[in-house]
Amino acid sequence: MKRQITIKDIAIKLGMSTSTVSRALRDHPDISPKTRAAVKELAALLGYRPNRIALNLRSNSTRTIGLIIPEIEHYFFSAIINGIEEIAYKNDYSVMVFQSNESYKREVNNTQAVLTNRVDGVLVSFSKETRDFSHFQKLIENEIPVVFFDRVTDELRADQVVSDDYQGAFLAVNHLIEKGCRRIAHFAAPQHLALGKGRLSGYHDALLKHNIPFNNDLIFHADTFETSRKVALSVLKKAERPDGFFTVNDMSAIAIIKAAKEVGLSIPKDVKVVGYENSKSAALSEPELTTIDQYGYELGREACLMLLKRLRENDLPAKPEKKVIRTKLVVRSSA
Amino acid sequence: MKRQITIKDIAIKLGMSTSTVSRALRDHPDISPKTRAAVKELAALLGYRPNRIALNLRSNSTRTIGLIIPEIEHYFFSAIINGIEEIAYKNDYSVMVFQSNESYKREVNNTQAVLTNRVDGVLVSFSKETRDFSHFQKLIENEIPVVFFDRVTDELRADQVVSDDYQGAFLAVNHLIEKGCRRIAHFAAPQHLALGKGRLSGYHDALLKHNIPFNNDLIFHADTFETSRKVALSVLKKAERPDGFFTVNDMSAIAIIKAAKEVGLSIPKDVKVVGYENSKSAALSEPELTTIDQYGYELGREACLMLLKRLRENDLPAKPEKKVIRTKLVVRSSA
DNA sequence: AAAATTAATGCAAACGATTGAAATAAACGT
DNA sequence: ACGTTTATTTCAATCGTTTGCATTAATTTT
Repeated sequence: MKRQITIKDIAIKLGMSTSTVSRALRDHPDISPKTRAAVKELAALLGYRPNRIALNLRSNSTRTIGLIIPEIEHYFFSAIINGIEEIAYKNDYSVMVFQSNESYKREVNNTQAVLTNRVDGVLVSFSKETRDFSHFQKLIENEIPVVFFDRVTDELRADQVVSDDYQGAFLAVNHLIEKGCRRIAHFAAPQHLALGKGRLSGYHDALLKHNIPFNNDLIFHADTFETSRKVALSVLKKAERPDGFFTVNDMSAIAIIKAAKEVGLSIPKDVKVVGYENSKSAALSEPELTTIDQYGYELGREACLMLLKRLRENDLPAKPEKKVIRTKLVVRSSA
Repeated sequence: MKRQITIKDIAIKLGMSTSTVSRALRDHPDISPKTRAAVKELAALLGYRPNRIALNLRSNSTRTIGLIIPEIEHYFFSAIINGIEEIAYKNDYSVMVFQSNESYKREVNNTQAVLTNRVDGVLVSFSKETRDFSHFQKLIENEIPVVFFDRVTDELRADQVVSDDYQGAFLAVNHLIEKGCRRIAHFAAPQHLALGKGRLSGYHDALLKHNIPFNNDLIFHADTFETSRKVALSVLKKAERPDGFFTVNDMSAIAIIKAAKEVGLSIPKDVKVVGYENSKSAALSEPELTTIDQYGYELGREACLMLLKRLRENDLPAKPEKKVIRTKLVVRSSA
């Protein structure tokens, strides 16, 4: 980088001290209008811009927030990042992005990186592998505000922003039942994630409401396209096949639709499917997918707003806040 | 943030000067093994980590790269970010993300932000609105290495990493012709983007190779789902409708497939479609979309590698480099 | 034993900005 | 005319680290 203009350059050229220049630029009342004008003029002429690094060092803050996220290449997360960046931008913060790639080890590295980069606060959605949270605990011990979103834990004293998984699942399963389904399979997320538990519980309670017995044989662990396809193929071939599916994400749902077609079943006539996420793909599948909108963009915004609030208050949460983002049933043709 | 352990803390506790501590930590040969061990032990015990901001100030570098991108919420770009972050991570750089949201004004702001944050280098894919490049010129004048990717311009002396748009388009159109198409429409990107021109030219030359006359009436400007749907609906209703479509991205292609179905045409029998991008949605559409894989992940990696190379060499490109990433035809069922 | 060499450590400036306190200069009251 | 305000400006320390040079202590050479 080219040598940048400093306050000292201006001071020398104008034959005054750096303090005067500094004060003039920030409209300190002690400075006479004449010198203030002179300083500002020269500063503009030379294209002076304050050195943020020096400011960072002095203020011990970077106006930067760290974002630790499993993978960007996933519609839901990219929608969240979009929301986060939006709020950060409006508040003159910058966002540093770190991907864990669903790897615990890498996530631990990410927390180190976030520490060495001295970010002011951190937004985290942890990896599927993560069971131990001491690396995040270390952030908290360093009094760096941390807000967890989507993938959260109660083991740490930290704010949370989550989608209303219970409500979303309830809406989805209730819809399937109202459309006539009685044997509803659930393709579930890992149960160590709160969202996995929440959705299962929403599924459970929707059945309960309609007096349909809960059957554990209808719960499958499948949260990727490939495994969902395989599981669906085997399940759909059985005599007692489900007449409805509620999945953890849209990819799984679309995999089921594909599998159903493959074995000659018609959707939504023979089998009904409700996904989760409302990704771009949901509107493109054939038939178009009924799904739960998670408002990823809004979730990102709220998470960032909560973090900024903590940064402003400059306190660690005595009692952590938990914000729940509504969900919405988007009815299309698959159920 | 909690007050962090500094070199001074260690120095005082050990009754020595900060210089000695600093040198001990960096294994300077002048330091005796005994004091070195003592320093390192205490540093580890106290959990000392060097203050990156202070280092930044001294070295005048931040080990951070700025990324200016139209929108994250788009498969191609998120794949690119993934590749960029991967390389940055491996080389101990951090990535700051700035979205332009396809807005010229915001993009100008992004370049300011990148400047005040004193990033070491910048990766840019500019917005559709951008016709004037003086904001990027300012970066270059400040001798900040800039690498453009995907959306590039020859107006600036800067490195470029692009997808082989000509080849991709040629492959796509050639495929359509070999499958029997003779009236091939092209849903094109804005022609002020180099990628728009490149693809049009690939389209043109593929026709030429098979002695099919170029017909300007078959070129449409449509690069979103909605406009593509509308254009396709009107075009497909005409008597002289195209028998093949080559689009600028997968969304447009899927819009055409939907429109074709709507007017009762069968794919690929009546109309064949080739998209561009190989997004996740491409594999999910019905029929599955034949498309051009752009290797977004690889493109991101290469762009980042090129930037890091410049940073290492610490020179501005006397002659800018241009790296072209191959493309691949992915044949599925739509053509 | 004095001089010269080597080893180990400390001093102080620097990176760019801010800021409390001190200093200077101008203006005022009596 | 002289002390007292008031207005402006400068000094110097600070943020945390690195590093050229000086310093001190220990060791070797003659």
